[in-house]
Amino acid sequence: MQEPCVQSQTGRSLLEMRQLLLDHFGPQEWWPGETPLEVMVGAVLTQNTNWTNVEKAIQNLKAEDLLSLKALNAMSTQALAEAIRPAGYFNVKAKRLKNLVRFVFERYSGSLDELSNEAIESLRQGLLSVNGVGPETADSILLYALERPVFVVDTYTHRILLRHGMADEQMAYHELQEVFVDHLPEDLDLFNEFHALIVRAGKEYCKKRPLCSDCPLCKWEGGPVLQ
DNA sequence: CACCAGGCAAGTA
DNA sequence: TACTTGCATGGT
Repeated sequence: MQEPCVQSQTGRSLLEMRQLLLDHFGPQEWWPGETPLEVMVGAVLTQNTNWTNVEKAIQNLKAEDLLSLKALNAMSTQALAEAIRPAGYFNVKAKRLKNLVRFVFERYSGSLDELSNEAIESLRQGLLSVNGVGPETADSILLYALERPVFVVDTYTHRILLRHGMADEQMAYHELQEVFVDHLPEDLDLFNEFHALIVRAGKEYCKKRPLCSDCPLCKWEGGPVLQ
């Protein structure tokens, strides 16, 4: 059995790490041509769920013309659950989506444009107050739907930092986030692309079971270290 | 067959 | 506070 992709730690930066991933995978162009609402819905549906399953659920919503704030707000939770069934946890996620849509109506008159005018910190607090929206979902919405420079942390992020000696097992979400925020320029496109590259690398190489034969980070002599 | 996937909230001690 | 469990489909 192969060792986990832990490498030595000599003098590389997060920016170099991102460049390496970019050279290897190319631009990821995550969530490019979709509407903000579609991104928000996707952010909830993808909680602990493979993206291909999420796409099926979103296609169902589109096919029935249900992918609008108005339609989502009007329909029953049960009907919504049925439509998003392929995404898994459909009863829970139907409630979460209804909570999120209700939040947009109650605070912003059902207008994402109005919501977009909100300052980033109060917006994040508001999103987190919605039952079913945790830190990753909130930050995914801020970054990918609302184009705010917020770094998104997920299980892959934690795992990759762990394997490269840049984090420990019990670090909380905001601590992992600080690792990036404290060592990178605050840049929307950088945060967008870097997170997408981390997920790509995680999916292909940095799984729960060690499997690192071709991992670009693990072939990276020295491994990353914060500077 | 087992295991995993771009989390989160609620329950338990 | 610090674990544990439920939620569920679909792909490998």
